[in-house]
Amino acid sequence: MSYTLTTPLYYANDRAHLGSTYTTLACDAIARHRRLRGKRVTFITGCDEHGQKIQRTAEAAGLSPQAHCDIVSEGYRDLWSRWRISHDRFIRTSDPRHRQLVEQFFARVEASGDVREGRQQGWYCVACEEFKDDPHEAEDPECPIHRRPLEWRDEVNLFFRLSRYQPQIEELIRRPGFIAPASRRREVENFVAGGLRDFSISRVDLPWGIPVPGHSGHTFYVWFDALLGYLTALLEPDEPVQLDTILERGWPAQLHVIGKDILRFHAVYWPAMLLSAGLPLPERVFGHGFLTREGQKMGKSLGNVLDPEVLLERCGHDAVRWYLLRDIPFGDDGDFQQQRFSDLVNSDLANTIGNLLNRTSAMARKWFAAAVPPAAAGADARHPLALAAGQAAETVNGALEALDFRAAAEAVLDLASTANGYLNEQAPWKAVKQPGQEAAVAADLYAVLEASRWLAVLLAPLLPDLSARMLAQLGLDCFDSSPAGGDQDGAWMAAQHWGGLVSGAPLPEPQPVMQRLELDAPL
RNA sequence: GGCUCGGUAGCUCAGCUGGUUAGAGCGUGGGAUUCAUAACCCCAAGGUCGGGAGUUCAAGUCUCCCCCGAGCCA
Repeated sequence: MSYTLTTPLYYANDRAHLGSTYTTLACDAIARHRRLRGKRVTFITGCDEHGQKIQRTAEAAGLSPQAHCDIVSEGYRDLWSRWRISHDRFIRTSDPRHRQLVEQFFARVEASGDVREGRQQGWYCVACEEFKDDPHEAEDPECPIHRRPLEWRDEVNLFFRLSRYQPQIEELIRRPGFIAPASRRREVENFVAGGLRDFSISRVDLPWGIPVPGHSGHTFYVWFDALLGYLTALLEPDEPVQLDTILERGWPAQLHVIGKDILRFHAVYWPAMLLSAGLPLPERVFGHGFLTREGQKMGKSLGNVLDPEVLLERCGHDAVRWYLLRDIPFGDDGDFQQQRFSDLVNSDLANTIGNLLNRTSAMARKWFAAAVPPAAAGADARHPLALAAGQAAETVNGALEALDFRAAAEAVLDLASTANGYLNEQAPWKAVKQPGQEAAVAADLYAVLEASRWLAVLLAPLLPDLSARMLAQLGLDCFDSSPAGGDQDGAWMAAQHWGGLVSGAPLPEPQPVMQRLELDAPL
């Protein structure tokens, strides 16, 4: 069973920001979860590198577009590697192999009769790479998004006959689950209901782009070639570029995760292009929301941009992943609040989860020769904590299948609270002082340690680092959800079995698995 | 201007087809405890459910109007 998912191919105009990091982290959690469940995953990310905007940015920096893109895409690569993103592929649309694929794809679209010439006149925003609807006679119109002057264009372009695909697209977006979250569907429906218009797929006099075969002077419109990056990415790096090969390499994708702003490209234009080329359609397009900071839009002009590098350095993988995945309903807009960030990380991760493991392991070591205590009734599958753990696992798995990170995180937290409560009720630190209670104390500690093991197991897709540290604290190996390792042997699923801890196994000296966050200055 | 989605405790949000004193977590205050990362556990305070009108025996939950925020389209 194979599972292909993609982040957007990030536009190589500028360095990565927190928004792309958020998207990528979310995809990483999904990819890891699917791998842990035994699926063969192809997790694709990369950079979209063509277009006039990049050409101009490069010029302004005194660089060739290629050199500029080399730097920016290397920045992304580096950032993802430091965030330990587990992508299988990193595609760059300036890769010569990509050009070959685009040419093949275009040939099919042209053979389908879906390419025509047309004159395109209007006001153009270079930042959006889009024609705007401002009237011809408008004077000095501005792009409402970028607040930059629009440029008048009058050119003969190639058009893709999107209008021919009206019925198919209507049917597609009606399909439950194709557009997610469901709340975004209506927006696309309205757009489609307004009637699909052919859209331009080439530009003239734009050297930084892929030349359109047979139409000299034309290069492909960035969006046309960018979307095709998902396909190029699937090919093995050393195999010949053959469009049909993708069908054996994981196409169609199960999931495109994108920002809500580019939903239309992915839910309307992209499927139509694929139909035209005779290729199957992706299963789902998920448009997530945007992040603000303390209620304000992040932007250079406001000077309130949260730099993912800084965040990583000062707070670490687990804290940031936890906050973003646990506190922001995936799909909705979210607000990054520093106070809440550290409150949640400290309360959930350090106090509730980390301290549970720490206190339990300290007791076990102290009273049971630095080892996992004799299990006895603690290993019984009907133990209250066993039931709670089973419940939590079911919720986590279901929630992650549904891309509901928040519900998954809450289920983990619930289990930790239950275990903490259990410990306080049983109060082994009192019982241990009474004669004849040793077996009961051992069973209780075993059960709580086992519950902690489950916490670590269930956290593996969400917070692989913390999961690994917890498992190490329990004297266990961590799970490999990386592209290389994968988890074909089902170790993760197998670990979801009550009684996995072996009595008598040595417990390492406890060290806090999660440091509290003390943020004295603003991030 | 048209349409869509939101506006529920300081913060993030639950509240299904209208029905007992509006819920959870975090934060705050108090208590208990000492195994533990000033952690865990228990308790409490805090809301005229954006505003107004209406329907109903009964509305956070339905209808209309208005205000605020986000977005799509024009």
